[in-house]
Amino acid sequence: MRVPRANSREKILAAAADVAREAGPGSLSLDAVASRAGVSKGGLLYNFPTKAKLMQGLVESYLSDFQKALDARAAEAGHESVLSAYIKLSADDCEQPKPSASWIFSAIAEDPDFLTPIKAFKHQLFERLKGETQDLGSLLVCFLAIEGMRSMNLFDSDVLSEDEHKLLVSSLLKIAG
Amino acid sequence: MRVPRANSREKILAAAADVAREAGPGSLSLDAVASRAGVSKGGLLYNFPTKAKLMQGLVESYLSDFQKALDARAAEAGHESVLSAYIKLSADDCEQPKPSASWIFSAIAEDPDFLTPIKAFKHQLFERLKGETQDLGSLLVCFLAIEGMRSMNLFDSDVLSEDEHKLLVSSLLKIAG
DNA sequence: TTGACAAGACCGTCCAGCCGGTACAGTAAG
DNA sequence: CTTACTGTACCGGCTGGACGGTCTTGTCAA
Repeated sequence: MRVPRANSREKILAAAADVAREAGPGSLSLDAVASRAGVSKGGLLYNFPTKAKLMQGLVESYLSDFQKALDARAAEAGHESVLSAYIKLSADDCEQPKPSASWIFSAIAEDPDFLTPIKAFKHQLFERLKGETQDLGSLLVCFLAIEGMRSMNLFDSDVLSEDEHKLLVSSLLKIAG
Repeated sequence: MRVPRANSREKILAAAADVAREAGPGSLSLDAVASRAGVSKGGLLYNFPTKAKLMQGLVESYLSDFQKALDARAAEAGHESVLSAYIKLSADDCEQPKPSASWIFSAIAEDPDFLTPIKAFKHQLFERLKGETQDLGSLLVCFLAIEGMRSMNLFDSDVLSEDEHKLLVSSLLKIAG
């Protein structure tokens, strides 16, 4: 029975992220992803001929989503700078108690080189931020603090209370100017 | 052939960290660790009856080393606060280009619960820092920025130049007061 | 001699990737 | 319209290899 067909690719990507988040990054097997996506293993391998390709797909869609979200925020009224847009976006991202990107650990285990595009992306973002700021010290502090926020969220080790989180964000926005 | 004596436990722990760093966290197998440590698989399993125990040993020795290093720094002259000791210690740790703790990724893949002691440790450290500061906002920014520094080092994605790194540290120390 | 410690062959499990099918859509000749 | 052919999307059993953990057999120090 052939269901008309939704875009299997995106369903698979979402399923992979779900599995990594819920069953742990070590349990991200092709079988688990396929069954979660409502697709057979053969179907999965049809879309992503190899596990590495699946990981790559995860990285790419993550990065492009992030780029889009950041641009959207930056275009909104009320942002004096890309930096403050970045701060607010990250603050919102980290409010979800669930890591949402723990598949990254699976990718690293598969091959650390999957980080390369992410590194490049961060570098580019940092350069962009440097271009619009006059106080490099403040930028560094903000940029790294955001990195810390994201890292804590990723490792699911939120030490901060909700109030502390808010205070942190407002402090960062003040530093960002 | 039995080599006279040497604390196999520590050799094994070091070997595991080396393997994870050099071959990638996904390649941390018992066989690899044993051969790297110059020990047979049986010998490895004698010291750590299970892979999980090995990971646990890694976490524990990491944490106790860190605790010792922090206490030593805090006891040194020239530190007004534990926070500044923590900043300087982390800055030094992150100057090594090599992650040194990528075994953490293997541990997470094995079982995310291995993070629990680390979370607890961080929470405790944070409470300790809160006890000696009067400006919570500044503490939050510093604490998270250090977290970001460590995270970048761990992911081997150092976006910062050496000068920027130094500027960051001095900015943090200034904020810490 | 005895027991702490180590060696490495071996076993069961798990998983990525492969392969031989199946269902269906489009096209086009008869 | 129908039959035959082609390409696309998907299915699921299989297998070979890797890995964690066990077991038997040493080996040295006391």
